[in-house]
Amino acid sequence: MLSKACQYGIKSLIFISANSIEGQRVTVKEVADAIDSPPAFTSKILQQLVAAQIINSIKGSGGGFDMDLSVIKKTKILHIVQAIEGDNISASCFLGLSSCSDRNPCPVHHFYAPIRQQMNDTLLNVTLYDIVSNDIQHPYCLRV
Amino acid sequence: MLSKACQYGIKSLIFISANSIEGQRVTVKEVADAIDSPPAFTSKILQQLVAAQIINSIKGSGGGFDMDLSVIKKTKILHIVQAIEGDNISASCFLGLSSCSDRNPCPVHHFYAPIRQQMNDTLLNVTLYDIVSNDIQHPYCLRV
DNA sequence: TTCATATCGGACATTTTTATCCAATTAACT
DNA sequence: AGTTAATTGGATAAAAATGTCCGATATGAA
Repeated sequence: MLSKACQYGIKSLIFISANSIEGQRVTVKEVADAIDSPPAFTSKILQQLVAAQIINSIKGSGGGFDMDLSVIKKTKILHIVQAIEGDNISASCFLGLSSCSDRNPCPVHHFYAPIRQQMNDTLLNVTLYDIVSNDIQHPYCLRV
Repeated sequence: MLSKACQYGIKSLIFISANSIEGQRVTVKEVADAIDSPPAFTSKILQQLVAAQIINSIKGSGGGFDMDLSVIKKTKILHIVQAIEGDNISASCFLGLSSCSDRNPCPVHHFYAPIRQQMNDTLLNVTLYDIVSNDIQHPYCLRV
């Protein structure tokens, strides 16, 4: 499963992107309230997303975070996971073996293959824009 | 992803079941050597599997662990995960929301649905016997 | 009976993940 | 200039996961 940090990150981006589409900039506090996460911890995660050039940060009074529409449209779930966890989860072996591959399969390799395939396809194809535009009714997509 | 404890548990069971089919009982040390895991930690995990009645333990000299063939044939991957992690990972929401469901979906719910479906199917259907009999060449299945 | 070899169980140690706090910096506004 | 509101970054704390140690217990065999 995803780490909490990663879940917070994805939730944050859904919230930020939905607001950015409406032309609204949001603060860490607003994000944390919206996604029900610890503010200081969330702040650290947003910093990682800034470093990964996924979101823009504006310091000082009236500042906060927002996203460019072009980035909302091209950022895949996989990019988010990589920005936060450093590596991608989807490609890895079910049993955690680094040597596992089609050529050198672990005992569950081919049972797990279809799942990994689905996972890779999804994480690599679904964008933030897909998520937000598909689900404008959901709380995370509410504007501030 | 699975916890290390869970990965060790599954690996252990593959090794123990493969040996049990050959009529061989194995010790913690042999298990830990075979799956490359810390012996004392592995011991704790085996205790959980004993408590869950998946493996048999025989104390004292000449003792060790083994499995009944009937259990090898009916134990699914899901049972192992539940025995070690307490709860199942496969049914849970991608974003970790406990309230998420088909009726009350999170923003990524329906993107993730096919993956969860595949995961559930696999964990609920694949048995230890399937794994071991499918992959008798793999190191984990080597006899002691 | 004694010895050797196992698991079992509890306490403890280490590492990683998650979470908090606070001072420094930045920028808008009056 | 001063105040206020925001991010940034560093230090620290707490919790969870992973890993270790050792004495107690059980059992087969000399």
